[in-house]
Amino acid sequence: MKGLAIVCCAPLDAPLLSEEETDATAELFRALGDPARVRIMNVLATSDGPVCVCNLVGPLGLSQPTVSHHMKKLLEVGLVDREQRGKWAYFTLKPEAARKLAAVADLKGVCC
Amino acid sequence: MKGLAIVCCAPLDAPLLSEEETDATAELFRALGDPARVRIMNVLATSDGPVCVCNLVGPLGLSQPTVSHHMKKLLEVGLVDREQRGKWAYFTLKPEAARKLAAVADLKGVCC
DNA sequence: GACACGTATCGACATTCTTCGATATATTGG
DNA sequence: CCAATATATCGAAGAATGTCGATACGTGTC
Repeated sequence: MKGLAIVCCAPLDAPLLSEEETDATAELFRALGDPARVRIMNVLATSDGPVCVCNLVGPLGLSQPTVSHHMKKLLEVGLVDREQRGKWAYFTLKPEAARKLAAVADLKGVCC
Repeated sequence: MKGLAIVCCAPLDAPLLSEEETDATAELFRALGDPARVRIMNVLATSDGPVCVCNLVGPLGLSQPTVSHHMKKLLEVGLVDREQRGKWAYFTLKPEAARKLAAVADLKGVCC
């Protein structure tokens, strides 16, 4: 992978996807293809400010290493940002990523 | 799973996702989380009419059983429709699914 | 420096997924 | 009815994934 999935991905209805765009787009969707990560994205999207790992372990019902693992996946594709505050790691949705994701998944131009 | 993922899924920025909505949303994204299926969706989105399996095997570079397997996944989540025409199976994007997918992935209200 | 605490990484295990060849099913044509 | 063709299903092999406990790393505190 040459760069972040969120950077290299392309809309599903784009004229002709390159192999790199295809792989990046699949990687982006795969990052969202797990219930734990869907819930994490939901928490981030509905929270006013940043959210730290310690605020996710309880609600998700998963161990701390597992939550860290999921956060790393979301980081790797570029959907979230990480900020260290003392011993806590705070995560936020990346606005550009939100825009790109919406564009990639938008097939409405094809049918409606 | 109570129903089709595309029916049960919910926007990532919805106030509070139920477990069923979370699972359905993850299943929907996971269906798009494979390069072969991304390319299939891209072909369907950029084709005027329905596309049959025989039109996909060559371009995808995959065996016929593997293409059938991917089409079944896309069918199961409700992203595509299947129509039998003689011995050929034709697939099309479902317009409602395209609308729902765009809504589920739309996080722009959160940030922009 | 020693300790406590939050987070990340590692190693292992079970599960799921992707892929294929072989085969079954269904439809058309002779 | 039989052969040919398109698609689906089955079974298996290999890879990838999710999860955890144990442990390492960083940061703040005493």
